[in-house]
Amino acid sequence: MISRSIFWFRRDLRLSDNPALLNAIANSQEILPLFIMDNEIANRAGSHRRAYLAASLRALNGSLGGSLHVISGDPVAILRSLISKYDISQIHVASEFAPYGVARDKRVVESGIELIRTGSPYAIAPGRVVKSDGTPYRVYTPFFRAWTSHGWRTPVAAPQNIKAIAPGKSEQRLPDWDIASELDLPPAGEESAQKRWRDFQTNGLDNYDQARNFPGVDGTSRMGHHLRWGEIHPRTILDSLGGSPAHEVYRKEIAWREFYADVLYHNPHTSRDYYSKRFAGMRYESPDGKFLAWCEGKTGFPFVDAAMRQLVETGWMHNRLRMVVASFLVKDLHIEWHHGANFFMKYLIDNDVASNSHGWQWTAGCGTDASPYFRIFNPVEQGRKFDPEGDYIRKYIPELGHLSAKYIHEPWQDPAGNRNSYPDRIVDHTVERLESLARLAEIKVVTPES
DNA sequence: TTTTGAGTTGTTCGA
DNA sequence: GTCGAACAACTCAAA
Repeated sequence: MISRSIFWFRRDLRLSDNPALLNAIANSQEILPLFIMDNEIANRAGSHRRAYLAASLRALNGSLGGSLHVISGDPVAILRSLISKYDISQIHVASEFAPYGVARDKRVVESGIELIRTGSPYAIAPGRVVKSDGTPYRVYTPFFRAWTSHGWRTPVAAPQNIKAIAPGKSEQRLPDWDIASELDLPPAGEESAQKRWRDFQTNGLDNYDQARNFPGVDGTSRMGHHLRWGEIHPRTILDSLGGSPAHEVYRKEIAWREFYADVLYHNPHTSRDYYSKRFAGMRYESPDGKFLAWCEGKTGFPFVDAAMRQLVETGWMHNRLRMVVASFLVKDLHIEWHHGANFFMKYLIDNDVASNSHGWQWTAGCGTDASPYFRIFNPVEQGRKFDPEGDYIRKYIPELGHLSAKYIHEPWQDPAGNRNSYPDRIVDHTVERLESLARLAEIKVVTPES
């Protein structure tokens, strides 16, 4: 009798450096490659996210010779049905650590379906890097040191031959969501991920520490969406890094992803709630018209608006601008971080709940290892410093294209006064900065006099 | 055991 | 123009 295993793809849409897949192949004669489109993914994702996932699944299906089963619905019901239909003996997966995946897998296991877990989407699985007393780190730099000295497996090759079960007619409904080409998304899939990484190694990595700060320059790796869906494993990336300062800065970015996954694993409620609870008691504004202006890129601050338009148009935003627009929402508009985080999650093709929630909480000042309370980004100065000529602004705000570098960061200062349809500032940064500091002072921890 | 210094991404103010 | 100080509270690890 033939032994058959399901390999359930979740955040690991690749064949190479996939130990869980190798384990499945080693333990069975035939593999049923499966992706389950559950409601959580289908309902919460915006068009860019859905299109990117669809493209990635198509690529994976291609490298599996057309054998990827893509089925929409409840994971428990789908797995049960496949187990009985194909006489499946094992189900192999890579472990998941974010709240949704943990809860889903728990439900599957509690329904009586055994999951054989091998590996994770991280170089070191969340929960493994701990302090000498066994408790998790709350500060990045000590975590980074411990994480580095912990070490990780070297990458493994893709399987040579996969004997896969072909899907039945109803078992391959590749999502007919908006196609990626219409949205001008970056190419998806394992091959594209590896190509992008090679290109970045050749053209960007050695200058990464400098160039990554300038949104008008293609200085970042653009690996986030590939890592999000596991089209490449972080081990593969780490394995090709050297010891130069630029490489070290990049390694630290990978470590931030692992740190926040670890923090969220230990504190699952912080995907939505304040890590530092006293911030829940701060005075905030409700997300009204000013929130809408922020979403639409109509705050009147060109650097902020360019970034928000980049997000909505392309499904991606440059890292520096993520901090600038987050600081603006939280500290200039006094709106709670989770409104911004939800908006990011809808649009970002590299949406990662751990990095997103904790990135936002870092800026808001309420997270682990948070940004100091006084670190309030000035949207004009940030623009002058990191987009000195205004190239980035002009790219996404064409109605300001005629302004010179002198006025493009502060169009309201332009004596000619020609702003086309571009809006007035919705707030005065100097005023709102002080307001923010005042509100923070209200939740200051009172230390008893000694 | 206690103390000390450092800690991703900044800004303002006054000299 | 440049430059240093100041702007909490807390965690962690080295001294």
